Amino acid sequence: MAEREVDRSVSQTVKAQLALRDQILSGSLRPGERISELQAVETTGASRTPVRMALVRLEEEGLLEAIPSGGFMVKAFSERDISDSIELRGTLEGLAARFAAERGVSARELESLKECLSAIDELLRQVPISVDAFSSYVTLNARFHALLTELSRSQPLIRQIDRASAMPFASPSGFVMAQSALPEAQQILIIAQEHHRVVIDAIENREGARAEAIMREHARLAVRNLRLALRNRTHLDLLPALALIKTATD
Amino acid sequence: MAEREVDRSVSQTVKAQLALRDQILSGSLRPGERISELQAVETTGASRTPVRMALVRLEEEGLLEAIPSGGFMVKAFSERDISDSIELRGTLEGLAARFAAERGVSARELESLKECLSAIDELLRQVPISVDAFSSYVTLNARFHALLTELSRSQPLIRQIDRASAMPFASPSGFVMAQSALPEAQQILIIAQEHHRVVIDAIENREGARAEAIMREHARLAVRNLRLALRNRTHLDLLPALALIKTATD
DNA sequence: ACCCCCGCTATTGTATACATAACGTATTCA
DNA sequence: TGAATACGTTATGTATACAATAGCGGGGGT
Repeated sequence: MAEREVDRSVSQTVKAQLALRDQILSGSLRPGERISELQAVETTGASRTPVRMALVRLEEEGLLEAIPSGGFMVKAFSERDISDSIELRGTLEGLAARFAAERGVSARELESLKECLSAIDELLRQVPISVDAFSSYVTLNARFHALLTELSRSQPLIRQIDRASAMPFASPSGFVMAQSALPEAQQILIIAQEHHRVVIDAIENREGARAEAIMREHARLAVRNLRLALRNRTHLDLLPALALIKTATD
Repeated sequence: MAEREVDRSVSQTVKAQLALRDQILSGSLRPGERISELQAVETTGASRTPVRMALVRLEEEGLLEAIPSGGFMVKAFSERDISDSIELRGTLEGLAARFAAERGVSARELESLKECLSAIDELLRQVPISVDAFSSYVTLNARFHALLTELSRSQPLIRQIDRASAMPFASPSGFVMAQSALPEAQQILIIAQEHHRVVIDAIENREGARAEAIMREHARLAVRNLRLALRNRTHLDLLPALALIKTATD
């Protein structure tokens, strides 16, 4: 069986992890469904050992759940799970912003943040915002949040924020997509950008409490938008990850 | 080789994970040290596959770090890493307390909390507190925090708090040990108990912001005590996990 | 006809064999 | 004498073989 081409540049474990995560988030694997290792071996091209390592990682990541009798299943999330995850991330990012403000940031770092801000400003000048401008927005927004997180200079906090962002829709970029279909999209983006502006100001002036408060508010906005977006489900069929939200319960 | 006794009641993976975590926390494995899989196989009695799964889990847990060239090493923590982790947990528990207050708790649940409170009150009545009373305190305190976390009724939040508690010294019980040697131990315990009392009151009266604030203060107290305890390092030789704190850097 | 029990199959948990890459050492050349 | 290269050893990453269990289906008994 020489057909199995092995790409040595990236480990089989990582490859399997990416492939499986993609399958979960894209809805190929439905929530509650048991994941067959053998099937995963076929779809990912890796052998059982790396597949199992990937499964363990995805479980720790929160996308899978261990079945008592053995194996893993795709986790299902309630709407509240998602909104809690967003608020959770907001709380953590709030702490990050406070740390950044209290511990101070270099002029260089502040500049990166402001560049990011300006770039988004540039995008928002277009009314209405175009589709690929929106895709740029998603990238820039993610970059802004990542930068802010880094500025906390707290390794444990950065780790936790990364973990919180692994939750579907709880990542800075993951969910913004869903908002694009909303009629209020333009206003939402403008308000979010104002939050970004204020948090920079707060950090610059070393106002820790203010920086924290505004990041929390930022997350509350996202939670509100999630609710809005879920009411407009018709617009959202383009988002397969929505299938992860169990509609029957909660 | 029939000498290898296999206990089927608990998986080899879990056994290896527990054994390795114990080795790390007890200082048998020093920070920065590369973990040899073969050595781990010998000390844990499991074979390489479950050992590797355990290593992956411990990495996700934050106790290990992947080495780019392969394998894992024991992670070293700065004093700031630890204090950040405590504050991080405090922030998360603050959110949990707020959720509990906002979402409401049943009379039965409130009663459990109060029972826990009373039991600790009972212990604190002794002056000075005895050694095994202190050990009971550690248990009860952990129970209190676990209960409070549960009351948030937020699965994602509970998960994150668990993860944050995996950090050495950041667990409710893990670090209290270190405080016992401090001369101020008695006062600290009394103040901490007052925090517990207030958070219950806040939850009962559905004062979310107050419940959150007091849990954060609770963590700040712990951070202050960590500093105190680390200055009194002589008292702390009984705590091997201290070896995880890198003294050279930061 | 329905229920229970036994056996089979499929899937997971575990062990180990194999390949590859990294690190250390020794030898040689400048 | 020092440095660089080549070789060997050892470790990890991967694949697969083996074992045991859980779930399922069929057959038999009541």
